[in-house]
Formats: sequence, structure tokens, C-alpha cells
Amino acid sequence: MELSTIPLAFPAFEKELQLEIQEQGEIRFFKTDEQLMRTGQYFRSTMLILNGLVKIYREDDDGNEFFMYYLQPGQACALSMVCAAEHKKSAIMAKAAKDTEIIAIPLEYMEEWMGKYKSWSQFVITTYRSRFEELLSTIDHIAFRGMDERLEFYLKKHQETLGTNLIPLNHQEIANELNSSREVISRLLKKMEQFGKVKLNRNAIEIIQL
Amino acid sequence: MELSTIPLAFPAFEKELQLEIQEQGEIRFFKTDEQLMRTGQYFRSTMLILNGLVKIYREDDDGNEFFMYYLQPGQACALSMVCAAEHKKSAIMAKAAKDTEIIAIPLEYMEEWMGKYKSWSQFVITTYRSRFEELLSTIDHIAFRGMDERLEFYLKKHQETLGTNLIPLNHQEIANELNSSREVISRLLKKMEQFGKVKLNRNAIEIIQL
DNA sequence: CATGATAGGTGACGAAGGTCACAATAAGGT
DNA sequence: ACCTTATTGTGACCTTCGTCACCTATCATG
Repeated sequence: MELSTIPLAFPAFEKELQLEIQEQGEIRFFKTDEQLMRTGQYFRSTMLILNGLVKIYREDDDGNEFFMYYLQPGQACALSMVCAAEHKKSAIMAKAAKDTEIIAIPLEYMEEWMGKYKSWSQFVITTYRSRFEELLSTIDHIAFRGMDERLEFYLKKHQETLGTNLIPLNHQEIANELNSSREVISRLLKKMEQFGKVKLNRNAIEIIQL
Repeated sequence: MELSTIPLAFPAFEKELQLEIQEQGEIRFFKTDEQLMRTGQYFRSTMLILNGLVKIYREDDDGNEFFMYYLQPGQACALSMVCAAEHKKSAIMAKAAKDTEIIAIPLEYMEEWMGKYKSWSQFVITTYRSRFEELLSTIDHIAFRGMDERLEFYLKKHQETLGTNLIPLNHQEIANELNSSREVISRLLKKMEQFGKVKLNRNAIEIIQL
């Protein structure tokens, strides 16, 4: 299986790089809702997503969590790169949003390939770049916008990423990810329903139009 | 002058890279409080700080601003790298906090040097990495902490960066940078003064102990 | 179909922080 | 010294959001 999925998820990599990844990387599987990394962990490897979907959270000392973004096949966890390179412990959590297959690249190869494969260094740069923009937009939302707008944005993002109008989450889960409380989310969703923006079902939210 | 300041600010660069920077880069001076870039601008170059100090802000559509971090000599603006590379317009503002000298590197060299000079690609990665961490910590503060803690953190950062206990800012300026209002900052500062953490002067705050 | 268990709804209340109006102090120039 | 202006202090009030208490609706399972 590895023979086919690496070129599929990372077609831009040189053939030799793909082979090295296959040789040196360690494939791991995670079922939906399983944690790929937890806060406080040290990394000695970075993770490339082969297939599935991964949710990245920030977590503070008191256990509050906070959704940041999704990782899709062909992407890598920029945080794990940062942490691995600086020998720092993670302050993030990653959870499988679907059944997910990843390949873990040990730190030493990560560094070595930077000089050896142009497509790898390109990939690392692009990863930082896109996550950087993601973070900036996250900051905008929490700094400048209220909970109502953040909720809409959150739903929109899920709609795009999951490619469906039916978001399979309950109010409590959304509240956790926005670092808010269930009641507040319930109230705001109700208001959105009155405006015809969504339709509320048990354990799912159907997006009509945002 | 260029002959001396480039190696001084960027000692890790290869000799040839330093020479290329000097040849292709354009030196620019900014006086305290002058803007280096404004929101909405397109970049065709990235900026290296030679000396002085630069403040980086995020700005939203309604003109609210929001302090993110300082750039010191030897550092580069990661945002300008992102924007230049993606041909997107800036959503940030940069302002000289002291009289500042920078050198602007056109996009084409930025790309070319990535493959040509190991120290350059190393530098770009490190720049992303450290700004990334800066952003994460910013997110933590606005997501999980109240205004009081954010204010203390803000003052601490200024103390370290400026290397002095006398922060030359008035309440209005601080409020803008924390995206709050003058009255709130005044009240919180007063409270901190009562706790013996700071001493308030007109147009300046003296840090006693945080 | 009875009974928990889980999800969602709602009102009351409080704390944080934004806004408004205006008073009280400096600082600086003339 | 006096006037002007910029800065800071303060009380009243409002909105948003978090929290508590408790209720209702829905689902799954025996």
C-alpha cells in the first residue's frame, strides 16, 4: 500500500525522495477521534498526512482547547516541525477527524533532506507559509470578531473542508473548539436558525446559507 | 556603511551571500514612527532589519490594529515573505519603533538564493519558525487570558525588547495595540500601581516588578 | 413502552470589558 | 503666571459572554 499512497498524496516530491520517505518513514494508522499527539509530548519526528483528515487544536495549561485548522492528505503538521527542530514540547493536540493514515519522518532525515531535495525544502516552506496565514486569520477572528461571527466562520470552514452541508457536531463539541460554552453556542445557533442560515438537528447542523 | 552593517547584522550568512545582498538589496531608512508598510500594499520584496527596531501590527478592515511582535536587527519580516511569495496584499502594518535601517530584497533573489545558499534557506526557515511560535503565544493570550494578564505580558515584552523599565507609551497607544480602549487600560494600570507592580507617569510607565 | 441517558433550550445572574460624559492634572508655549 | 492642549481618572451604563439551575426533547435498549 505504501507503494501507491506516497506518490498519490505527495506527487510533487522527486522519485528518490518518495522512496526515501517510504524507507525511513513509519506508517501509522489512527481511527476517527484518536489522538495523534497530545500536549506536553516531545517530538522526534514530523507527520505527513497520507489520507484521512486531522484536526489541530491549541490547548492551554488549564485544559481549555481551541480549534485551529484541519490538515488534509498531502499536508504536514508545521507544529511538529517547529517542535521537533527546537526540541520543545508540544502545546498542541492533533486528533483524527476521519480514519487517518500518516507517515512519521524522524527529525534527522527532515534536516538532511532540506539540503538534498529541492522539493522537500519547497514543501517545508510552503507548509510554514500556509499555516502562517491560517494562524493570522485565526488571530483576526478572536481579536476583532465576536462569537457570532466566529461561529459562522467555523461552520463555513467545516462545510468547505468536509465538503458537505451537514456538519456532524453537537453544540458541546463546537463550544469546546471555540473555547466557549454550550449554552452560548446553542443560543447563537438558534438565532442563526431564525435567520434561515442553518437548520438544527440532533447531533448535526445543516447549513442553508451563510 | 553597507560594507560593515550587513555582516554585523547577519554574521551567519556566507560571504558571497552578504555580497549579493549588498549588490541586489536596496537600503532604506525610516525615522521613529514612520511606517515601513501599510495594509493593502503589495510586496515585491522582503525586508531585512539592519539596525533599529520595528513593530509589527495586524490591522482589520475597520482600522483596528493589534500589536503582534517586534523585529530586531538580524531578523526579517516573515509576513513580507509570505505576501511577496504569494502575490497577496499585506494585511499587516510595520512601524519603526526607533530610527531604523532596512535592506529590501526583491522577490526573485529571495527565491533564487533558497537553492543557492544554505545559510539563506536556513534563515528563511528559522524566520518562519520563530514568528510561528510568536503567533502561537499571541493566540494563547487572546484566546485564553483576560485583559489584565495580556497587559502585563505586553509590558513585560516591551521591557525586554527595549531593555528598559521605562516604557514610553501613553494609555491610548497601549489600548490601540491591545485592541482595547483607553479607559480599560487606565483602570487596569491603576490597579497594577496599587499592587506595586508599576509606577505611572505621564506618557510613560515605569515597571517596578511584574 | 418504559426508562435512562444524551442533547438541546431557557431564564437569571454576574463579571469583563466597551462606551459616554465629564472632571482633574499635568506640560508647554507665550 | 496664564491659557491651551494632551493626558489621565472616574462614575454610570450597556453588551457580550460565561455559569448555574433546571427543564424538555429525542434516542436507544431492554
